[in-house]
Amino acid sequence: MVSIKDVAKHAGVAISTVSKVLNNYPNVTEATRLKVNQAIKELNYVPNSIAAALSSKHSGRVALLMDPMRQTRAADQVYMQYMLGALDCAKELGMDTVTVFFSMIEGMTADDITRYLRSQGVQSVIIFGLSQEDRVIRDLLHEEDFYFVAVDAPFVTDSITSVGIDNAEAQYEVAVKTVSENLSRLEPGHGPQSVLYIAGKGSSYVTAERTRGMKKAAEELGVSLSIRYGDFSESKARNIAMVTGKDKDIIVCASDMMAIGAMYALKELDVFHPVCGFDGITLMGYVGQGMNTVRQDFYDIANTAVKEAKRLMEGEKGRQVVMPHELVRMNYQDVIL
Amino acid sequence: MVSIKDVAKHAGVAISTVSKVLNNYPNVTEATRLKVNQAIKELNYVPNSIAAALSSKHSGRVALLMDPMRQTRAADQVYMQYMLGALDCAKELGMDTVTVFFSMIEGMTADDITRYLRSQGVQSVIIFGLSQEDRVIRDLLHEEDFYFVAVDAPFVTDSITSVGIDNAEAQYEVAVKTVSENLSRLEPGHGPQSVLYIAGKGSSYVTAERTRGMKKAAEELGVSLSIRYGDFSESKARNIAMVTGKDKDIIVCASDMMAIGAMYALKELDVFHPVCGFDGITLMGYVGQGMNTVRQDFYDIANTAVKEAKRLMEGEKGRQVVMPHELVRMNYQDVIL
DNA sequence: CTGTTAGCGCGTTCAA
DNA sequence: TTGAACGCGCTAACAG
Repeated sequence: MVSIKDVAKHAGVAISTVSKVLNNYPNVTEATRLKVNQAIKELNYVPNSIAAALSSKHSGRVALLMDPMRQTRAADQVYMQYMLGALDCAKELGMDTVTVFFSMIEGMTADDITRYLRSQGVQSVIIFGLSQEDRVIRDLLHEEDFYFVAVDAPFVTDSITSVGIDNAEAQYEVAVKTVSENLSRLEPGHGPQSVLYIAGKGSSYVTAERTRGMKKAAEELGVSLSIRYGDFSESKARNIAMVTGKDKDIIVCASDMMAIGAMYALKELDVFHPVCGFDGITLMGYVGQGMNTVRQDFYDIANTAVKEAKRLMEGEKGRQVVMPHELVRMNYQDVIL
Repeated sequence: MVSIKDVAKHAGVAISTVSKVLNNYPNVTEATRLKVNQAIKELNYVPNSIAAALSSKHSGRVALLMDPMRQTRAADQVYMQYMLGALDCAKELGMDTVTVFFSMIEGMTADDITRYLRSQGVQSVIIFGLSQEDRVIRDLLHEEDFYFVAVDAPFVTDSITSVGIDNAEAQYEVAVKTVSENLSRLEPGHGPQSVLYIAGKGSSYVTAERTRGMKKAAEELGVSLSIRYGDFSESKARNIAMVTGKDKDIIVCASDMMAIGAMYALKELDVFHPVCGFDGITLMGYVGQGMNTVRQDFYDIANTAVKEAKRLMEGEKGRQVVMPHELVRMNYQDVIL
């Protein structure tokens, strides 16, 4: 294995000089920089990130913390996009990553997790989809030793950056759109429309935000609104729609999976009402024939999260980053193209 | 950060003694072992795996190499299961992992990849879903410096272990089952049944195996068989079924996604024929109303792959591991329960 | 059986 | 601007 020593020898300089070139230190002559880079190329040298991490203390290592089991299985797509986005970006930026699923840290205290991450040389942590319940993770956020990027969670401090879409605005938009589209379907004299909103998990930040958006939409549109909590569960949403969906004009759901559950319920009840979702997963296209949904670009969000982690490690302070979203109509054609 | 030095001091022994206890060396008195473990517990010491990896050369680091983009997006579920299985098991066994997606090594030569993995301290590599096309990966397999576990690929040498189900047998079974179930639906005098087999990618190992199983089934059942290659693509399978599926009695597909494509084609043609798939992804349950499929436990396969990697690193020779499969019928009820 | 010592490959002072 | 020397936390000979 070719090491920094070989490069130094080959270039006729000292090891430390090579290191300086590698890490873009300012105090290196252009001439020697060229010499070193030349040697690096000729020897096909790739720095050993293990050694670098051990030696420097700002390893640039970032942990990706996620719980792909929590929601229904169709969340796979979301987390896969998260991972792709994060790993691609990290590779690009020369950062090492450690993937950590919740199942791996089950039963650990925040301190345990801190020690574990530390043992892996982790310097910053990206948390995907934290919910209020995660006491342990919330404790972890107070850990002074790490930088954090919280995806879809509202925390911002000097060492915590928050990344996500504007959930309230997005929910507002998709609700308004779906209701508007439905107006023409109503006979005159039908009276005000009624909307069933199947919200997510009561305790989660995104649920609060989306519910806020939904309420605003209902108010502006002058429609009556009933709210139920489906906990992001397909089957719970299905049951809710089964019981209270029949006499509603429209069902708005805080996740695609719940929209799918609601849709199947309506099918079983043998009635048709528009249903809209939130997320933009392809599964929507398979089961619904043209459902509105909010599309989040999870790949891009993860990308940004990694960049924000880097930014923190470079000494910048935490901030809030709002990612764009879009409204789409999913159907089978779109999915297989 | 509490290091091995602190533990040694606290226990009143030498650093190397602690190391020996940590790595289960034989030559340690039970008394000192206890002392050391006591100190470890009291200090909440967690070994720094970075330092261990740098120092020891058999880091136990395993790279997970996968291409979650290759197939259609519904492959997310498969790869997510792979990852969960692999990471859980690795954590359990105290092995570090590096997740590598193909997108990250795009354009690299086998040597480039070798250097990259080396720079990450990787000692063994698990390759998920290698196809004949991947010249680069196939070259990589000849690399002497790594141990390999190939999932769903037939390679076995002293340093390569192969893990996967018996594809021929599984395809045989699901074909026989589906054809048998369909027998009763035929009017007498219909003549021999005809089966359309939508195979995978011509160049892949699993495709060859599954096709072999299908041929055997057709022969034994006395049905006529047409074979087309859908390249594991939903839309290609859809087109194939569109053109040649109408007058067939049954369509057997080498993947669930192709089965879904075929099913949508039949729907569009407004005919019904049984379709069966292969993989056991939940999406099958959403779109088909009771489709047969072969179920592979991807979580378990990845679990085994990691254990096999460890086994190789412990000096054992490569071997072939055949995992069990099962036949299931997927429908919506099963999915949401 | 235990302790001393020399690296692993690199980042980082501090002199020169 | 460059280079020698030390140390990161740990493993692995070797010596005692």
